Amino acid sequence: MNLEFLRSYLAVIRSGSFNAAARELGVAQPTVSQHVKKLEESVGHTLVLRSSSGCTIASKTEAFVRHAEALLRLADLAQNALHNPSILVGASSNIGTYLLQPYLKEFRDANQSRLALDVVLGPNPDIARKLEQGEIDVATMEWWDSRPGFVARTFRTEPLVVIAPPTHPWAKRSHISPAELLDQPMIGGELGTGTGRILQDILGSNAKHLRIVMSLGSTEAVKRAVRAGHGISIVFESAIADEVRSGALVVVPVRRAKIKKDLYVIHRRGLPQESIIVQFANGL
Amino acid sequence: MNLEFLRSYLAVIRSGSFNAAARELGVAQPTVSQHVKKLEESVGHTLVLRSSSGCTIASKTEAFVRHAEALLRLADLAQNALHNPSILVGASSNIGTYLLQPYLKEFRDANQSRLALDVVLGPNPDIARKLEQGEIDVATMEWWDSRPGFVARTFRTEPLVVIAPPTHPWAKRSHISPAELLDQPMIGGELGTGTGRILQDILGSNAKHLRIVMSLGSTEAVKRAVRAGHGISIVFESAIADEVRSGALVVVPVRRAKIKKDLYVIHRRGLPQESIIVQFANGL
DNA sequence: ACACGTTACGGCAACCGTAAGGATT
DNA sequence: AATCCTTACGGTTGCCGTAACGTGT
Repeated sequence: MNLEFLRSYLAVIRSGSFNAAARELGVAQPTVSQHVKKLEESVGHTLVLRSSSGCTIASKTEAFVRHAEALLRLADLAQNALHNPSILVGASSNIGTYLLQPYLKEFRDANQSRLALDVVLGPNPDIARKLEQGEIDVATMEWWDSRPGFVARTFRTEPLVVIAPPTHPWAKRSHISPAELLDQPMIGGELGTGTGRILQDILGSNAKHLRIVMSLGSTEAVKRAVRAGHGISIVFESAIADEVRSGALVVVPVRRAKIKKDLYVIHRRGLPQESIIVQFANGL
Repeated sequence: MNLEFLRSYLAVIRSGSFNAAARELGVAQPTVSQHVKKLEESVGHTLVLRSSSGCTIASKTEAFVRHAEALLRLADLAQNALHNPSILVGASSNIGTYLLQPYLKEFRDANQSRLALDVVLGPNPDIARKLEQGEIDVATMEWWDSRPGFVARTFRTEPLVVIAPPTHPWAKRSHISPAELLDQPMIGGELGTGTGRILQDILGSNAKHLRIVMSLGSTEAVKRAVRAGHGISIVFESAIADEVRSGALVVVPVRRAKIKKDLYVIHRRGLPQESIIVQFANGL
């Protein structure tokens, strides 16, 4: 598939004429015919319905037009990407929302150059997929399964806390025992964040008796559910600083158990040390 | 820019070696050298840092790697698009959420063929941009500014209603006069939906005295804000059927004023009548 | 008859592979 | 010396433009 062919093809579709397309592109008209023909041969499908009074797209090839336009647009973007350097950071929603922001500001200030620094948030599995498919340059996540071709580093070990509404009986307790977690209805956070595994470390095989009464897509939603009295939950300590200060939520310490989660920063293997990506990852 | 060159380039980056890339692609090694060189010439930038012990990407070209991978992925998608026909429908959030769903089901049932029918929701201006740039095949929106190259049709005229919380003084009124709207704090919906223009039709130049106390991104958020007593609002009648039935919101009729909004379906000009897009648009 | 797209064909550039040439370890 | 990438070069292919050829209005 040749991008010039696509350009001719789209010009024909837009203008409705091989002739007009040729003028628009500044080539001879038979060249456009040839381009479209070659393109049709390469995809094995008729793309343009020829007619003396205006050419149209063939039925069921609507999606191809869309993709072709996206391809040319993306080719332009790729060119620009070299003149306006940018990196795309993927982050699990929790990390991106509560932990990454100060570092982003710091990193951007340190690289005072006009570096575009974009962040995409999403569920951990989505971020992992995006990294693997090259949609993002570097990822910060709550787990990593050491896939080949990538370098992962624990950049932080973040404490987790049990939260409850201030009206909860536990609010007056100085601490609880791990086993007591099994008695309470619990709100689960976003799936695939590895919190289940951490609870297994503390509770052993009893973990399967946890009563997860609902599972919500974001920590903000979890916090609201806990405040509404639906149950307790376990979240990043840094995610509930405001609510604890205002008294909307209380933290319940768990005896003899430091609940914490390792956070990973991951990028492709084989990047040079000077790479902005490596600098971003190492600076975390 | 040549897709084969990109393929060689990415193979070099992945494997860290021109030799390995050549083996992987089943071509001679100098060919890969040539590909990378040509690519670098075409973009005017060194892309690969050569070294006897593993090649790496050049600094500040991280974004180019990402784009290159996206390009090849998209080229594959374009191919598949011909074998698995699909159309992408863009819809303003309101329409997509409250009005489009029944028709989507109906249309999909009518075209029992395995047609992929995807919908992207978004603010009206975003949808318009996506349509213009060919990211979507057909759009349903709350306005249309008759841009050239597109066909628009009013597919529906949808009534709007004034909503208030059941505790509001208006809840007991049989109707209000248009001028009374100026006295009440009002919650604005998503920007760019054309509701402002409609209020101007009713209120004339007084519309500028409306007290829009907050503007929220979605009708769901607007409904919650009204229920919480932040003010009144104007929304699609069909968006609040549930809340009216349950008594969570009340509808306040406006005397001598039919508030309604024309809804448009838009697609590229020059599609054949048999096109699935045209069928979708005409069936609405 | 005219306008439009297709086919035919020749010149030229681009591409690929083989072989030889540096550079680094 | 071995490995790796680059350069050089010839054969082949592919691409573009001109010109001639169908076809539908």
